[in-house]
Amino acid sequence: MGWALPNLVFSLQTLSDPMSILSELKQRFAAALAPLTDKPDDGLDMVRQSQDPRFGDYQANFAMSLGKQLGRPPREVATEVLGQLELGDLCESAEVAGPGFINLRLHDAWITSQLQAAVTDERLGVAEVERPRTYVIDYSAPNVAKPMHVGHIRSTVIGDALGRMLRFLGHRVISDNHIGDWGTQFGMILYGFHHFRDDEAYRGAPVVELARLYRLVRQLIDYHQGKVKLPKLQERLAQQTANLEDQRKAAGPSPDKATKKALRRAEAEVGRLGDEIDALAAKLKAVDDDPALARLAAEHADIDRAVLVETAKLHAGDEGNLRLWKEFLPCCLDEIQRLYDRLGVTFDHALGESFYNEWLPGVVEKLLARGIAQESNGAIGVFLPGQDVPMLIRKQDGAFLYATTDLATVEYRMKHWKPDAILYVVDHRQSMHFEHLFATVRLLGYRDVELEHISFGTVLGNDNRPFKTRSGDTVGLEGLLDEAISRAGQIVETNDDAKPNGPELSADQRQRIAERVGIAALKYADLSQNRTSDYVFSYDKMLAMNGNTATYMQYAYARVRSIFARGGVDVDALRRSGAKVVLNTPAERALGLAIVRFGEAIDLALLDYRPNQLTSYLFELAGCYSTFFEQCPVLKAETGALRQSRLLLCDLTARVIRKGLDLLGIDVVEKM
RNA sequence: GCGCCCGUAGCUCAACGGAUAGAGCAGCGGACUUCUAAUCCGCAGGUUGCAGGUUCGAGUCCUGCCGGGCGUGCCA
Repeated sequence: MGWALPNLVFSLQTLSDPMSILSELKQRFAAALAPLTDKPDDGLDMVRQSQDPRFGDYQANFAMSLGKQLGRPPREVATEVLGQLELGDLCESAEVAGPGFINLRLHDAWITSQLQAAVTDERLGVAEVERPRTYVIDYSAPNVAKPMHVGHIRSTVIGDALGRMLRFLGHRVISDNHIGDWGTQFGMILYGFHHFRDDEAYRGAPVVELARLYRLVRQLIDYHQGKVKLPKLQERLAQQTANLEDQRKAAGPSPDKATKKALRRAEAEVGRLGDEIDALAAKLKAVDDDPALARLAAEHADIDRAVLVETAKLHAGDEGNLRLWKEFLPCCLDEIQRLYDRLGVTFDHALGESFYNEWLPGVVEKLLARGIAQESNGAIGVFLPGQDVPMLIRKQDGAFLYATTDLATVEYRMKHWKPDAILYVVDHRQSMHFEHLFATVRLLGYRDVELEHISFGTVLGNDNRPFKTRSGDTVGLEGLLDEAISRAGQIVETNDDAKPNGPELSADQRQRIAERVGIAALKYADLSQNRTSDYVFSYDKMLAMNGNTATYMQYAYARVRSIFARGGVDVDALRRSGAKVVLNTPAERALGLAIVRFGEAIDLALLDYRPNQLTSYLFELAGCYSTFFEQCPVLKAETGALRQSRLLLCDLTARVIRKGLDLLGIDVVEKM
């Protein structure tokens, strides 16, 4: 991959919080490391939270590699560095252990001072970055022609969370919804509208009718393409089956390893072809068996080409199609907006594909003039070294492609927003596209912008296949939200009914809570997963009361808040009271330390743009709180001072959970 | 064929090249006259797909293999 220009790498320093324990420690280690090495940053990266409490709260692991470099025993290096450090105010112990690890245990007094500062700090002790950057985040990007489905959740939710976190740290964030409002799918709707529309249905519910038209046209296109494809597949199956027989005969009774492998491959191929043929045949049969559909299919034999013509007419400025497009678009956008409202997701801009239409010819000309793109078989593409396929930017018929739009979009963003980074939250199947796109952007001369494909995996059903309904359709987002909320409602009801002193919530309250719990479950399930892996969609799991779920987090929050309600505590007065935090027990200390690490969790989540780092932190915090809650009476604490201290810990816990969930785009509830 | 990603406990998943690989579910055993038991505490569960290599140190990096997913010239 010698051709690809490397993305710029930004160190944690740019994101880190000057008030955090970690950066405080790093600062001090930096001074001690400077005389020993010309690359102290490498060593500072090795200062981190301890994974095991037996090794203290933080540890520094640089002595082994540094010792190697210097040709000295690592333990000796570690001891020397420690000798030059002033840590007395921060740590109660600093020990060299094992091959040369430095284990640090913080002073309780240091933790309490941080907690004390957080009590009256809006930002809970998390400082803004010293050098804010400008981020453009491109996420969600639904296609207006088709209903949003489960696949859009991940992009929407992850992009929104990243934006919230970056903003909280003081960065300038421009969120932009690159809506698909200009592509071939619109040609399908136009074609459907011309030929199949039901005027009454359209007047009553335009979006529903347009969605029906899209599905119908799609079905007819698939039918005709399938008719052509099926015999080819069958032919290939026959050929492969024959090949397999030959291979079996040739292999004899005891084939060697390579032959066995080839046989397995061939068997798998035959199996796959068979499945594909069955699926396709079923699809064709569905049309053939339906007289109305079959008639439509027969009458519109040329539909796939005709759809492209409609699209081309639209792009060429055809008055009728353009008028319809302008008529359709607002209802489609309203429909999408309804979902964003329910999800609580917003954008600064929604500059769709159509917005860039006027600049597309210019992009192609520029790339041609600079010798970056070339003509080939009547199309125009960027041929990158080491890449098998070009990135096409203009088709034989003169139409532009999404690569063209994406290039125009980069130019627009660079010109108007001058970002330091552009993040594309798009599923992993488009990784090659982004490789091509980014390489081309570099060739265009944009060198200083960080370009990231924040890719994510597929949402799967219980069968480990992409999440579909039983009939094989994609699952609509709307129905997904409804189902999650309805299930959340049942859980809220059961729980409320089971309360020791009887139910506390009105039907209205239950409904509102169910909405928050349901949406939260859906979002959190996605965010708590490492974004790069596929994930299995399950209502039961996302709404589970135990484990790393939004439900558990919201419950933890509600439980904290209920203490204040039950105790009749005035939280504002408590915060202003100047009451002291004391960490008497291990449970209190662990909770206090967890609270103080909030900022570090955000840094970690942004380092690789992985929100699951923040959910993990919150889950850990909630765990610390639960332990504290079991072991440490708050309202009935032995002394007034202890009660105040514990109430402060409760308040801080609640605030961190609320803020942390807020950074993920998730709401809390005061009661559950 | 080529390219990208993945393979960790029975299941779903964590783990910023660092110490004895962690959670949750499921299983087993405990804890509600006590601030929400939607909870907590404990037990058990692993040759991190296989084989090499680099490194003081590898689930993590490199090579090969096995298994899976996705992509692969005019959809987005």
